[in-house]
Amino acid sequence: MGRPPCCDKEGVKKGPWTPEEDILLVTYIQEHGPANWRAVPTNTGLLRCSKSCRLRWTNYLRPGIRRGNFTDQEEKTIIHLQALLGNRWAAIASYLPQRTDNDIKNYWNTHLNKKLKKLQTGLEGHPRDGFAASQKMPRGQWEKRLQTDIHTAKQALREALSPEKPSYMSGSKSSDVCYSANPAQSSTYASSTENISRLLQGWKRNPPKPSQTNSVMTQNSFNNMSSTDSVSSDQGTSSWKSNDKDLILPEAFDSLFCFESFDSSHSDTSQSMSPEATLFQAESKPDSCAQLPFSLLEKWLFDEGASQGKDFLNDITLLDDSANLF
DNA sequence: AATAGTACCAACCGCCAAATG
DNA sequence: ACATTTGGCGGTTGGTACTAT
Repeated sequence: MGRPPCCDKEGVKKGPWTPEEDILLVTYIQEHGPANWRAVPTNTGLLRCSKSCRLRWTNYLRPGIRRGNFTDQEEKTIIHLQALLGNRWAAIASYLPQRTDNDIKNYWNTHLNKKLKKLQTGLEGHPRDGFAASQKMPRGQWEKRLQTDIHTAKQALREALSPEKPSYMSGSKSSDVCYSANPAQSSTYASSTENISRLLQGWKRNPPKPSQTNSVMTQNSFNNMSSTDSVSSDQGTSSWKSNDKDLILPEAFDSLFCFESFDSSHSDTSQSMSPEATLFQAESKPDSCAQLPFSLLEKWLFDEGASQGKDFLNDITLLDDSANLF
């Protein structure tokens, strides 16, 4: 037989969490760390299933979560990554450690999707180029176009990965940088959980050693580490101050993902957020964030390329060459 | 002020791969 | 090797807040 069931299906509470439940959950995780969700309902007395506990923690209670309005930078990052990765919200969220996949997904569904549709219909009369227009191309033509764009992107990628030009590290204004050193400073943290966040202060000051039985770093563990580790280090923000002079020009991706309309009023930030810049922020982040393996990125790109056709494989493998520049 | 329509988002659902007994 | 559960993910929904009439 397999494992015992995590919780009885009967008597499991559903619906919104109460502050009392939140405190119970946070107190437990404060002591034991965010692991072994199966044991959480039993040990806390919560009438919730383990899944619900995990979800509540990862999407709402976990320290370092930033709530409230998305910045232009974040918006652009999401748009670019969505175009690159598709609806892989967890993957996208791994590049915005302060945002949850659920948050990003919601934001996409409620804001960005509509925005893009609007843009798409606006462009229908002028199918010059761009992602929206390319979707209307015949498949073969579209793939050809995409191949060309990937080739152009490769060059930008090489530049970005060049040691002489650590420009991919720049791009975020310190004010809206996603990797704020102290999440508690965020004024947008849900007011309804202020009591919880006070509890979390103690947890952050003295975080438990999570029992990392899994050698693979999951998104959540990555997020947890980045959020907690960064607390003790003020490199978090300072390392990510923008230096617009050294930016990689995103022309390659402007042609691949044509979002000029979003950038019109923020020309400086539009330049500062090429997909590489976004993607490699995580790579070049010090400490915990640098732990995001490059192979993961390769895999995503590889998968994306494979789904478009094997012709892209050659292009994608060139990413390996780029990686070797490290 | 009351009502209807819309937007937002927390939480649930179902599926899948990995883990485990 | 197999059966079963866990953990993780993306899609969807229901309740609530907000806005327009």
